[in-house]
Amino acid sequence: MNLPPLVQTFVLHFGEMGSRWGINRTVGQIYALLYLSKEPLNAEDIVERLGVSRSNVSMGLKELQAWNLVRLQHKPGDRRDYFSTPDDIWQIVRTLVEERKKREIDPTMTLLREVLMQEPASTEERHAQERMREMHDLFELLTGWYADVQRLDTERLVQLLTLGSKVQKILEMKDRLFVVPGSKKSRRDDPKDK
Amino acid sequence: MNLPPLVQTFVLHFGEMGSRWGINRTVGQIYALLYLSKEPLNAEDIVERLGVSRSNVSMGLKELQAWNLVRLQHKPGDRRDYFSTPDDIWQIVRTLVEERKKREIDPTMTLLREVLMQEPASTEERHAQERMREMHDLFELLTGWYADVQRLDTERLVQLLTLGSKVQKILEMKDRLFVVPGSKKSRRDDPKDK
DNA sequence: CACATATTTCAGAAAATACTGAAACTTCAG
DNA sequence: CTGAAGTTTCAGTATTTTCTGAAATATGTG
Repeated sequence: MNLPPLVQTFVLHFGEMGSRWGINRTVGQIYALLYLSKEPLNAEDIVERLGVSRSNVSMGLKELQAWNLVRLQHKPGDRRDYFSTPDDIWQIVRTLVEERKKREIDPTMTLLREVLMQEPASTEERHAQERMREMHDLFELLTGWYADVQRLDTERLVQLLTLGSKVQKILEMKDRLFVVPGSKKSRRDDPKDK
Repeated sequence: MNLPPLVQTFVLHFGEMGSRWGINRTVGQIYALLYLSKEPLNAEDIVERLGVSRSNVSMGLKELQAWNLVRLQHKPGDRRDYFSTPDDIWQIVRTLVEERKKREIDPTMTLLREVLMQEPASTEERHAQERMREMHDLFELLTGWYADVQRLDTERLVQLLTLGSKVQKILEMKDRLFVVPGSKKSRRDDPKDK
């Protein structure tokens, strides 16, 4: 591995972190490298800097492309593929969340919906279904929230996040100003709320 | 594997999902089983239902305990260990986020802080540091937001999530109502905002 | 304390995943 | 069409991870 110490530390860390995330070490390292690099890199650059095989880099880049995490581009008069990450880190976050949702939440939701359609054949199944419904509703709430804030432009999003729970204060203020008549309680409430 | 079909579907799915999450199949399956089960289960119950070895279950339970994801309890006159998941799914979410933060974000933040202290030895390192600072600031914003909303009780949290970006509307309204004089812009703004 | 029950540990087998080098394929310039 | 440059694929190997059975350890009970 042939990198400035500062960069190497980060690249190595990301490689290890990758494992906890279900992506392999090389993929993590490639991504970290591209993230830190000012200029787009071609496959050979990556091979040199990380000291892994050309084919491994090829596979890694393919995976990163499948995740939409890297951008492929060309330099005039050079037919090699160059790769980079978006300059805007918020774009990266958005892509990451989007892709993870697609791979992890969506299939789970499909399965939950299917299972929830079925007729429980026992008390045990009935209870299991109830638990699955809770999970389904939770995911729905969470993805709904995400779909919603995801549309905000970055500035407003940051504003919202910075505010955090202080929003709550404003909400209360609003409630006091405009008394909402009988805000409907449709969802059956879970009594246990520790 | 000896489970009602409906439960089996879910358990199997979670097992597979586990792989994408850096936890192994058995751990995923054990957790899914406990999540769906009305009654706490002991290790032998789990062995029977999942059809894996006793030692594998022991390891799996140990890992789930390390994650704080299962609760250990005892039945009177029975010295076996029984395991269950919290009834409140929001408690589960909180634990999950907490633990992932502890294992993934915190070590990364430590590393970022260390690296940001160092003196860059080249333009390349300078740029890399700049990128790391962006990541650092991003994580700080995100964890700050989380630390904040995490304190809300579940009802208010749900309220907030349900509202989503509509909060924005209320914020604008507030701004119009109470014109804040010279709202200080402490945080240095990133010019690129695509 | 001895015996039964319950749990954990651990070395090695089995399975899954990552990685490599060589070959195959693609694209483009001349 | 040919060959050079670039990229991907793939079969085999290496590495890592998961899983098991057997042994060790712990925790009661009579």
